[in-house]
Amino acid sequence: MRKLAAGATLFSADTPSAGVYTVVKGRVRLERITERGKEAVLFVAQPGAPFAEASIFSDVYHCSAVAVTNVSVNFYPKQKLLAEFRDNPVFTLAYARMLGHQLMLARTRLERANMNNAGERIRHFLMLETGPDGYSLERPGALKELAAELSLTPEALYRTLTQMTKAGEIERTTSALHLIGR
Amino acid sequence: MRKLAAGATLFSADTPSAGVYTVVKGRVRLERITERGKEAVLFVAQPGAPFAEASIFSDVYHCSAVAVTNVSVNFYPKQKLLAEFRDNPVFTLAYARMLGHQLMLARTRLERANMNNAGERIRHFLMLETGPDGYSLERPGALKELAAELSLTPEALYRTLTQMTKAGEIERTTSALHLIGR
DNA sequence: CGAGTCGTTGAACGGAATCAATCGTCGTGG
DNA sequence: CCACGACGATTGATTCCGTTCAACGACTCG
Repeated sequence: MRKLAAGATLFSADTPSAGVYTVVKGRVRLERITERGKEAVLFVAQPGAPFAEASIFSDVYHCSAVAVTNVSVNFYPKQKLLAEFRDNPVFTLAYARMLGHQLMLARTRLERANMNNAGERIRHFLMLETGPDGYSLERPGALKELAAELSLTPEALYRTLTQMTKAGEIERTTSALHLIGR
Repeated sequence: MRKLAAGATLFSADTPSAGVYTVVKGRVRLERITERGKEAVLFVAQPGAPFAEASIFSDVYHCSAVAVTNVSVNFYPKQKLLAEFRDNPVFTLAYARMLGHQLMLARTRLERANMNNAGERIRHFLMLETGPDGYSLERPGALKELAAELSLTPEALYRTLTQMTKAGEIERTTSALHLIGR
């Protein structure tokens, strides 16, 4: 477990890769600097997400990681992981399964991001990110967080939610969202 | 090795997964159909790219695959892959490496999709999806394809490209796009 | 109690989608 | 060979919707 202040660099592109991380708290920005000196954001890791997972297979990091906020991360040293890969095929398969799962998650998010309509995105989110019991979502964080996840402004989210509530598509309590029917 | 005509469906979402594919020739579009009957492109597999990689760990496909052009694909039956995983740890590791690479690609696309501005998306695409030689892009398909990849309407893409050309940000030839400086 | 922040609503703005028309090219069939 | 149709590329006009700026009430926390 490591803690870093906002703005700190975890690792830089083209430096030897030391291991793999997961975010515990805060956000980490993965970026690449082009030869022309311009930075391109590859990905912003949210809590729970692993990052630099693929660096385990590379000698150097292919991008840089910068703490956006104060962050806590778990660090898994490369040597230990590689040793585990050598000795434990089951672990290797589990790692591959994890990568496959992350890939599916990323593609689901990608699908949602490609919707250019707030209501559709919210519905998509509720249908997929909620328990199979009902289409309900206990939201631990603020609605603002949800808005960021959906890549909407809070205002757009609020408006669309009230609109959907009026239309009877969802129900709202103080702590949860519930998708109705279908 | 299998060959399919343009428009043919390789597999549909929620049908039992039979195996994994790679594109040899042509392009395959991975998509999901939303409730409204609208299709969302998850990504377009170019020659050399694998797809349905994660379905190996799943009972059913989570998206549909449609041939954009006439295509040739390699098919790897699920049973054989799973047997190989059991017997050959090196192969398992190589598979994990491939998944990690695909994950990186997906996250890059996700980052791009979250940009709500056509010019930014195009620039991001050109900065990352082009060879390191120059920021140029040979485009095998039509601009329409690029528009779909960027989740823009063809019109928006055309307009923004001419706008960027006028501003001197890019150069266009009949077969390529070239990002200029910085 | 005051400061800060979330949630909410209003108004104006901007940019992409949509609808529509034209031009050019390519392939197909008469 | 040429007419025709199909489709990509392009441009124009309009609409729609999310963003932005702004204001206010509710709540928590020091």
